[in-house]
Formats: sequence, C-alpha cells, structure tokens
Amino acid sequence: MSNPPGRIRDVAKETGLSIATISRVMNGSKNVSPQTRQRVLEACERLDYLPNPAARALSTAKSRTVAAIIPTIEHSVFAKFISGIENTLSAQDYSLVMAISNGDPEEELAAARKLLGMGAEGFILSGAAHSPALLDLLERRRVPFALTSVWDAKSTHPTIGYDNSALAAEAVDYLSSLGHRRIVVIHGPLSNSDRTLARREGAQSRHSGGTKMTFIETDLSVTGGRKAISDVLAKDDRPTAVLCFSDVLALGVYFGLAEAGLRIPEDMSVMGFDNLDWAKETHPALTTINLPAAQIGRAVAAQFIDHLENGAPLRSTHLEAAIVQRASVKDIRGSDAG
Amino acid sequence: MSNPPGRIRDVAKETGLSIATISRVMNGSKNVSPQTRQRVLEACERLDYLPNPAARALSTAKSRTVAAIIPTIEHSVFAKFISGIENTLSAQDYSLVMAISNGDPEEELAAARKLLGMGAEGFILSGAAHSPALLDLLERRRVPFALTSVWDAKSTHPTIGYDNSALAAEAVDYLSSLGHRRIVVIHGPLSNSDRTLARREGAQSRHSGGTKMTFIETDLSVTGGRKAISDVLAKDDRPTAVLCFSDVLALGVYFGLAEAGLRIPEDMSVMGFDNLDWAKETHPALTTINLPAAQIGRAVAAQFIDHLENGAPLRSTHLEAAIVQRASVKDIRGSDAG
DNA sequence: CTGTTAGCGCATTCAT
DNA sequence: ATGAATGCGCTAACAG
Repeated sequence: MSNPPGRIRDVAKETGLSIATISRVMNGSKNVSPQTRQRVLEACERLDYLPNPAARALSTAKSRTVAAIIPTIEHSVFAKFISGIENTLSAQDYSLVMAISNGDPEEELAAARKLLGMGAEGFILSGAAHSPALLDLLERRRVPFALTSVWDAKSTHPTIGYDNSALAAEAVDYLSSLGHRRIVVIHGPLSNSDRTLARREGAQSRHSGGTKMTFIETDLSVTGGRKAISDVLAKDDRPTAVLCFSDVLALGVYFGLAEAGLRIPEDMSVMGFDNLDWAKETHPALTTINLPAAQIGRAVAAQFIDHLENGAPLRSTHLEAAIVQRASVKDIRGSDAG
Repeated sequence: MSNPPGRIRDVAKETGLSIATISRVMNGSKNVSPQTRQRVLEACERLDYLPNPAARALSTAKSRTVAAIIPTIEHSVFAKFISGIENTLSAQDYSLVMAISNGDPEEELAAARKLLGMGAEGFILSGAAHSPALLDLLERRRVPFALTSVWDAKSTHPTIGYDNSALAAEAVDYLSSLGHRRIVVIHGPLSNSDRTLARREGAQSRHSGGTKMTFIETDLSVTGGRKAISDVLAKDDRPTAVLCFSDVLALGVYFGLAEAGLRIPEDMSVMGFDNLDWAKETHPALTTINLPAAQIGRAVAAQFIDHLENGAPLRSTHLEAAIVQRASVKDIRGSDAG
C-alpha cells in the first residue's frame, strides 16, 4: 500500500554523490561545500526524501524521543503541562510519546514498558509515587527520568515542580490569617495521587487548637465539588471557608452554593488550587494558587534535551507557585463568624 | 551514560538457541515448541530484554506509530479526543505521537514533516482545512490520513466526526422553535478553524426574515465569552438568547451575566456547544450540544489499526451529536420578548 | 571536501 | 522445530 519512500542511495544516485555526503548534509555536517549541499538539498526536495528514522535510530542508538506518562490529559493542569513539553521538545526536533496511566502504578508500568519498547530515551513521570518495579526498570536500563509536578528536596530522584505540602499549608495559613477557624478542605481521590496526599498533609500540619478543619474526598470534577459542598451544607456547623485542592472542585462549589442561594464570599469563602485560565473570570473571581504547569513542562523538557545532547545532569528544580488573591475569600476578622 | 541494553543475541547465547528462535517467540510465531518458548521468555525476563524498536522498524518497515496533530490540547474536547486515541492505540500496542499546530496550517505542515520523519504510519488530522502541501506530501508518500471532528459526505478524504454546519443549524432551529427571534452567536476565531466557520455558516443558513441574528467573534476562552457578553449587554436591543459555539464561551457568558445581575434563563437564554463534563453542573444546567469527542478518537484509532493491520480502508464515518436540553434555555413563546 | 566500508539489532527467507 | 545467512537504511570511522 505504501509507496517505497526515497532512500539515501536514491539521492546519491540522483546527485552523483556518495551516500556519505548525503548523510552529511542531512545531518548538517560542516565538511560539505555549499554547492554540493545545495545540490543535495534540491535533490531531496525533488525526490521527496526524508531520512528513515528507524535506520537513523538504529545507527546512532538515539531516537530523539522522550516519553511522558501522566494520570490524565483531561485536566487542564496536565494538558498545559504536556503542551509545555511538546512545544519545547518539538522546537529541538525531539518528539513526545505520551501515555495515560489513570493514576494507576500498574498501568504506568505497562505504559513505560511500551514506551521503552518504542525507544524513548527519557521518561517524564508525574508525581512522586511509582511502582518500585518501574523505577527499577528505568534504573537497570539506565534510562534517565524525572518526577514532575512535585518538588522534594529529599528525593533521591530529580523532582521538578512545586512543594504541594507547603503550598497547602500556605493556603490554610492564609485563610487563618483572615480569621477563618472552621475550614472544609475538598480534594480528589487520595488513592494513587501522592500530590493530593501531600497537600492534605500540608494542610493538616496547620491544624491548630482553635481551628476546626474537615476533609472531604470526592471525585476530581465539577460534579465532585458540587456534591461535596452540598454535603457540607446539609450539616449544622457550616464552615466559613472551603479550600479546594483544584479549581475544578471550586467551580463545583460555586455552582452548589449558587443553587443553595449562598453568596461568595459573604456567606462562604472559597479558595481553589491551580489557577486555571478561567479562574480570574468567575463571579466572584476565584482566589487560588497559581501552579506553573506549562512552565514545569518546558523546564523538564529543556533539561532532558540538555541531558541527552550534552550530558548535563537532571537537576531537581523548585518552581514558584503562589497564592493569587482575588475576590472569593473574605476577611472575617472581628466579625461574628470568627 | 546509557547501559547497553540486552540484545537478541544475548538471549540467544543465554538459552543456547539461535537468534531466529528468539525472534520467533518475541513475535508470537507458531513454530516454536512450548518448552523452548518458555525457556526464551524466562531468559528475556532475566536479561531484561526488550526488542530494539528501531531495528524492528527497520527490518519490518513498520513503526506501529500513528500521529495526531491537533490545534490545541488545552481544550477539553481535544483532550478527550486525544485520550480516546491513546487508549485505543495503546491497547493494540501502537503508540501515539502528537503534535500541536495552534491551528496554523504552516505549523501543521512542519509538524507533519517531523512526525513523518519519526516514522508515523498514519495521520490523524483535525478539521477539514489543511495546507495543500500537507495533503500533497501525505499522498505522495502514500501515508494514510483522516480528517476528524468533521464529517463531510462530499469530502474526497475520509472524514470522521459530526456535521458542524448541521448541528449549528439545529441549535438555531431549536432556539427559534422556543420563540427566540433575537439571537447572538458567540464563537471563537474564524481564522484557522474551519469547524467554527462551518458552524457559523450552518447558523446563518437559518437566518430567516423575522429573526435577528448577530455574530460575535472572540477568543475561545472563558474570558472571551465574558467579554463578548458584556459587549452585548452594552447595546440597546438585547437578544433573548445567546448561542455559544463552545461551552467554554458559555461559561464566560454565565459569569458575565451573573456580574450584570441578569438571570439565566429568565433574563436571557444561553446555549453551549461541546457538552463538557461540567455542563450539567452549572447553575442553571447548561443546554448544549453533545459532541462525541472521545468516541471520535476511539473510532479513528480503531480504523487506523484495522487499516494498518488488515488493509481495511479508512471510511468516512458520521457520529451522532445531539442537543442536550437542560435548564439554560427558556421557552418564550407567547411572552413579550418574542 | 568526498568516497568506501563496516556495522547498528532485528525479521526473514531458505535450509535442515 | 530450529539455525544460518541476508539485508533493512543509515551513520561514523577511516581513507584519500
């Protein structure tokens, strides 16, 4: 079915040169006269020649391919992350092969095997928790990898991202500083998400005497957020603030509160996590934590390129993430609610 | 830096068999005794052997890789689409290489070259409009490709998706049938999106005498939707309904209307396009058009596998998309507003 | 600056 | 059921 694509020797024949010369111009070698180069390029154009990647990879033992495994692509944070990776990679003529693990270490391991079998030269993993078998496999085969969307100074592997725990703690501190003493934290599934777990622990670390903090686990979706808040409203002691570990959850809370006829932030403060594009547009604008998702993607991709090309080591990198104060959290110091 | 990974001949040595036999078991050939197979498999395990994909691709002239080029991954519809592709492909041990074109035919062409150079055996394109050079390139090299998220019976290439024009027309009809005579249509950039253009034309085709229909082009984002609706509100003759060619835009309209103190659907009806996960959770729940994004992804991936494995032709396929009636559109027949 | 040649790791005849 | 030998298209080392 497929036409035999032009091979290097066709171009050689066409130009009357040797395949070595063709190879040199295809690889931008210095040692080619401008005229020859020109002649070769034209012939390539004419013959529609593109070097066979498999042959090239076989010969050089390099595939110019890096793999990324993410739990889901259907969450903007990961979409942006992937987008950042793809941009950076493709600018250097690297390719991205992607797999989706659904947050399951077993699926992740299987995906990694496949991507290894595809010739991926580096692995971008998400989060800190992975199957030991996976880490082992990667190490045995000496395939470089990095853990992303997390930053952990103590990790033995390169981690590139932010400190989930510290950020969550910071969020709680912020709410506390504004007089909130009854806080509900809504988060996605704990299983298979070390990032969520880290956030939860970070928040819990700020659980002081005078404060009541409750955690609700729900689906990581608008629906989940909405369900969670309606459960909260059904009880007697309403919180003054709800902290969502994702803007998506916060959006669900917005809708749930609207349905209940409650106003934000007058009746309840709401805080998110992610700073998705639309967070500044909600009514009222959502106070949240800005996560540099695309930036992480770009940073990790750049590191891999530098590592693959120049042997530069992969370094743990802490990227800034910070609270974006907007209008959904109210200062209730001195008011009754405190 | 990288450890020399086990080669087939290592396994041969380890088992005392020939590389041909190893190759046979790796490829599931029939002609291997069960004991031998077992022995080989164990050795592979022990040596951590994985066939070299480049060598395999070179030898078979097959890469088990299909390419997808999408305008953006940062839109749920495309994220779902990609997710559907990846799932289906990976279940059959195919891999997805992805590139992002930002809706620019030139970038798309460049990406396609790169992916071709990666050995992609099939191309999944988005939308109907592409650089002639791209189509030409793909055809000259006899690389199969399909156009997705669109369906056009008249296209000379396989199209897999829905009929954007008809759907938009249906939306307008629906609004009309409920008594709406002043409709504003908000849509994303027309440039580089034939899908948006098709929808616009579909809507326009229903522009009858008694109806006033206005089109507003804005950014395809919540912000864009919000801006657009505030422009609308600034004018005198308010529409009774606004039709957004994306749920994302509709969400912006929700926030804009909330800010203006207007209620949905009492003061204005709002209709979306996409049926994103959260559409059913908005307050009020959003009436929209359900697009089978993930299903398209699965369908097109399955077709490619069938084509690549068995030579089955790629077929244009029309997938159902339909209006999902919820609470954001009001029946105003007989009321003053009509 | 250009040509010759030897593999890269595997699938695949063709033998046996 | 298994083995030996060939070539896939290319890069890189070496010659010139």
